[in-house]
Amino acid sequence: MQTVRSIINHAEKHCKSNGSRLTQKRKQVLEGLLQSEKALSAYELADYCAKKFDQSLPAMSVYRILEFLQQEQLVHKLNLANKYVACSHITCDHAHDVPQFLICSNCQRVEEISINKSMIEELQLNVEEAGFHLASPQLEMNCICDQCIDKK
Amino acid sequence: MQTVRSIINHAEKHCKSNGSRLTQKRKQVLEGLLQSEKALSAYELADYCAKKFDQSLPAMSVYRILEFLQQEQLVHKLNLANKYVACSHITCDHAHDVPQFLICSNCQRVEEISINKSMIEELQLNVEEAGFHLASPQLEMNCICDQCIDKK
DNA sequence: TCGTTATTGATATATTATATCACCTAGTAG
DNA sequence: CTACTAGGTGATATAATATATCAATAACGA
Ligand SMILES: [Zn+2]
Ligand SMILES: [Zn+2]
Ligand SMILES: [Zn+2]
Ligand SMILES: [Zn+2]
Repeated sequence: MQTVRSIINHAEKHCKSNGSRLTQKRKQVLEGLLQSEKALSAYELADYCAKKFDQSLPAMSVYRILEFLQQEQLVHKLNLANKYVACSHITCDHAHDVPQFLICSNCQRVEEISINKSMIEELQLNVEEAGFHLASPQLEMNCICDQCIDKK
Repeated sequence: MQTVRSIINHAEKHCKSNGSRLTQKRKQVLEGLLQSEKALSAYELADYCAKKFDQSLPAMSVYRILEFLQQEQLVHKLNLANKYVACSHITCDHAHDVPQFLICSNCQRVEEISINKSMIEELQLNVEEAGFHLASPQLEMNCICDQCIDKK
C-alpha cells in the first residue's frame, strides 16, 4: 500500500524525465483522484480542490489539467461514465499496457485490469471482419462491484 | 434490404403483442434512427422530426420515447458516444442476444455485432476474478470504420 | 360517456464539455 | 538582474447531453 504522497513523487519524476512539469495545481488534481475511492468528474475534482486546498480551481483548469495528466498516462478518462481515474500503474516502471476498466455503475468504484492479450487479438479479428478497426482497445465494462452486491 | 416502413410495421406488431403502443411520435423517432447512417443524439432526433414532420418535438419527449424504445429492444443507447441507434434485429424473430457495438469515432457509423459467446464467458471470468460482475455484457468499442480510413 | 391511465408538452435545471481571450508566472537570454 | 517568451492559469461564455416536475391532452376500458 503506497501513500498518495509517494505516488505523486513518482509522477513528478516521470514528468521531469519527460520534459514536462507537474505543477502544484496538477498535483492537487492528481491527489484528488488518488485519494478517491471512485471515479470523479472534472467538476467534482474542482470541488475537491476548492475545499481541500482552500483556493478555488475553475472547472476549465481542471479539464486542461486532466488533459495534461492523460497525456502523461497518469490519469485515464472513462468514456462510459464521463469520469476520470488515476492510473493504477504510476509507480510501475514497465510500459503501460492498454488498460481495461471495470466500472461499478452503482458506486463508481473502478478497477483497472489487464485482459488476456490473446483475447484482445481475437476481439480485434472480429472487429476487422466487420469492416472496422479498433481505435483504442481500451474496453470499459459496465459492472456492479462485490460490495454493492452485498449491500442489497 | 428492407424498407424503413416495413421495419416500422414489424416494430408495431412487436409492441402490440407486448401490450404497448407504438404511437406516431414514437414511430417518427424510430424512423429517424432507421433512416440515419449513423448514431444520433436525442437533440438531433428532435431536429429531424421537426424538419421532416413539420411539428416540433420537444427534446424531453424524445428522451422519453427513446427510453420506451429501449425497453422494447427497438433501440440501443451507446453509452460511449451518448447517442442512439435503431436495433439491427427488429425484424428478426429470434430472441435478442446481448449486443456489441463498433462505433466509428470519426463518423459515428455503428455496427451491431455478436461476439463469440465463449469469448464473453472468458471475459466474464476475468471480471469475476477482479471482484466485479458484468452488469450488462454490452461492449462498446471505439473504432474507425473502413470508409473513414480510406478518406485519409 | 365518464373516469382512469398512458402519452406528450412545457419549463426549469443539472451535468459534462469546449472555445476564447486575458492574465500571470516560471524559466531563459541577454 | 531584467526583459522576454512560453507555458500555465483565470474568467467568461456557451454548447451538448440529461433529468425532474407539473400541466395538458389523448387513448382506453367499463
Ligand atoms: Zn493505467
Ligand atoms: Zn459498487
Ligand atoms: Zn439490437
Ligand atoms: Zn467512419
